[in-house]
Amino acid sequence: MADVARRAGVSMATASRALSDHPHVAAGTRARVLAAAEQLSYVISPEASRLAGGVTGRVAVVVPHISRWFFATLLDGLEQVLREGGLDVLLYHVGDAADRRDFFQRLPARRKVDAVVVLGMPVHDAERDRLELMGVHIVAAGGQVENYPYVSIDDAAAGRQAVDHLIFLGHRRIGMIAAIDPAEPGWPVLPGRTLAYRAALADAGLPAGPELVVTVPWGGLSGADAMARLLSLREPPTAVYAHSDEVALGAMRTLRRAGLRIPEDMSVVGIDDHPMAELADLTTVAQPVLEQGVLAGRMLLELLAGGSGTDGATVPTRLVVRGSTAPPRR
Amino acid sequence: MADVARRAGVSMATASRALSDHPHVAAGTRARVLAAAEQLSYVISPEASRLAGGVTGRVAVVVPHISRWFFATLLDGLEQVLREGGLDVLLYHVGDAADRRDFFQRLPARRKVDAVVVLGMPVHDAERDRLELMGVHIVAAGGQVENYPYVSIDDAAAGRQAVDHLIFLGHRRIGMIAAIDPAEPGWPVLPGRTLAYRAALADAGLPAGPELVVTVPWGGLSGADAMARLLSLREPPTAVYAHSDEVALGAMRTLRRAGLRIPEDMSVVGIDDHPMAELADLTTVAQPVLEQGVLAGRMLLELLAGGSGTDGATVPTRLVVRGSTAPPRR
DNA sequence: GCAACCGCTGGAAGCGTTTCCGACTACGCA
DNA sequence: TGCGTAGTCGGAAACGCTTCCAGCGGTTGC
Repeated sequence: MADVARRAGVSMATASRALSDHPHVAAGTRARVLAAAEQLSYVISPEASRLAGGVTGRVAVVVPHISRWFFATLLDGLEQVLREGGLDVLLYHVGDAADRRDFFQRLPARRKVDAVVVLGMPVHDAERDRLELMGVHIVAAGGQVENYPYVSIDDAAAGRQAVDHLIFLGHRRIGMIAAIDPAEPGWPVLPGRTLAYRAALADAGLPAGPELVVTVPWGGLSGADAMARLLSLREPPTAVYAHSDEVALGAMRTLRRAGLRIPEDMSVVGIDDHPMAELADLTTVAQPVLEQGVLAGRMLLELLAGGSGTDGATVPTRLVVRGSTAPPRR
Repeated sequence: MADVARRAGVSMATASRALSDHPHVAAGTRARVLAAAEQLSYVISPEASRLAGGVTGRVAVVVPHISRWFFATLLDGLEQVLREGGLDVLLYHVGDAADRRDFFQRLPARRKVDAVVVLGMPVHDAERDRLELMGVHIVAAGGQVENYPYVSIDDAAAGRQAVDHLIFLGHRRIGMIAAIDPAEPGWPVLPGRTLAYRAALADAGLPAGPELVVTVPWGGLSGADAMARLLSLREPPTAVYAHSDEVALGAMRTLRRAGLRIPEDMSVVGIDDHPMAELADLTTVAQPVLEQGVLAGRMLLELLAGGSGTDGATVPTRLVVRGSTAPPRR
């Protein structure tokens, strides 16, 4: 910066002010400084800048299972907005519970970021307290979290759309493949999607035998296994509601291999509207994933700008009817 | 840190050395310093540390199309290794040509990182010159880039495995669906995969009519369109080689909708071994994606540790035969 | 027995900014 | 004409750490 100041014929103090857009700098002076910086292709040192009391300009994004479409797409939207807002994205992939503990243990103390965005997972109270204690903002996207700014879908409503669709088609015996996160054993994942199932059946006066619900770790192959289990029932369902499209796609493989036709012999509905759902003609409940990332980014920007921010936003889902659902044969 | 030093009864110099694991510190002294730090729950300020030390402890990762499985998985592997190596990942998503130009023009990562990893895309010469301006290490993964340490597959070999498989099964009329990056119009994407096709056909003395090759922007729906075009030929192929699994899956949808059976009426083979390939019973050429990210990470770590690093690594691919390929009917 | 040496430690000079505080200029007003 | 004031600008002190260099006592080599 000394070079820039010298070249512009001003002191370092003035150069600093000009570069960081402070008031009390004459327009002409500012222009000269910026020109000099440009010519020298000067870039400020974030370390020094932060050390001297500024902010880091960095945001930590915590994401589990980054290679999955849902999380990667969320990240896509978020990164876009934050980049436009002049913030850098520091990526933290917490694959399992240990990673997670590790992250919340050290990151806040390290003072590396101004804010944390948690993607697609709930945040425990203790973790939230820890973050707030360190004075960093926190925003969540893609997973229902309370007590602080978040953006997500209404899982119960989404599940309801899926199951109600099956009921409307005339199905009376509907199975559910519930997915749980293998990295968070015992953690109630997407309880809304499960509750929706029970509520919809109850409202329609349909039986909900426990044998109709299969719970498996998240994933396509798990979905395949789960479907096999449902097929092994004495009286299999005529339709299946899967917690996610990946799981549903797995279920479809089992059906295909068993020689059953979709939707004639079995209807299948998922949630998410994964790109593959379109290719597989899977009926699903679409949620705007990219948009959730974008919204979370905007929320954070507002928060960092001093705004109070909204409490949270729930984005709407919608049923997308494709070829995997139809009335039951009988 | 001054507090810690005082409490431990040493100077700041010694405290610094003890905390950063330097040699030339007596074991007892180190223990005392660490204990003091522990009691005061002291954490080092990364900014100050870096300002004084000269390194940032951060790595920029440049990735296009992050929501696609391939890139996200590459990132997954890379992040894992870098995090273990104590480095933070600064994510730069260059979605389209504009982003890309912007990135290389402004070099937003300048002064912020010790190294740059470019994932899954070739770097033009001009861009490379810009990168070198940053004066940091550069590593590429998942896309062949020369002049740099890189890790990728041999696209020509992979393509060869796919096409040779079809030829071996007895197919004489083989179509190709070539994918190009919509964000990089006119850029020769994956030329190896195209060359492999021509070479394999030539070696087997098979015709390679230009009508058998359809080039579309990357994506499942594009694959579906491409397949439709192949089916509209007076004499359609009996097998199709797609540049990627997503494209192949799209092609399969068209076949399914047309009432054609796979593999009886048409064999389909892809490249990548996308998780969905397994669910769709798609024969493909698998490439170790996560591993490429991991390897690139290790390479970088070695480079940063002062090692000379290897020039590059090519990881092997292997044919995975599933249910989408079989000998032609006639 | 003396010098060279070694392992450990402390003092202090940066690292590149931001920002407080004081100074200087040019003006408006009495 | 003299003085207060607003608008600018420069000097210099942090910010919290790393590391060079020198000093210290004690050990080794000849």
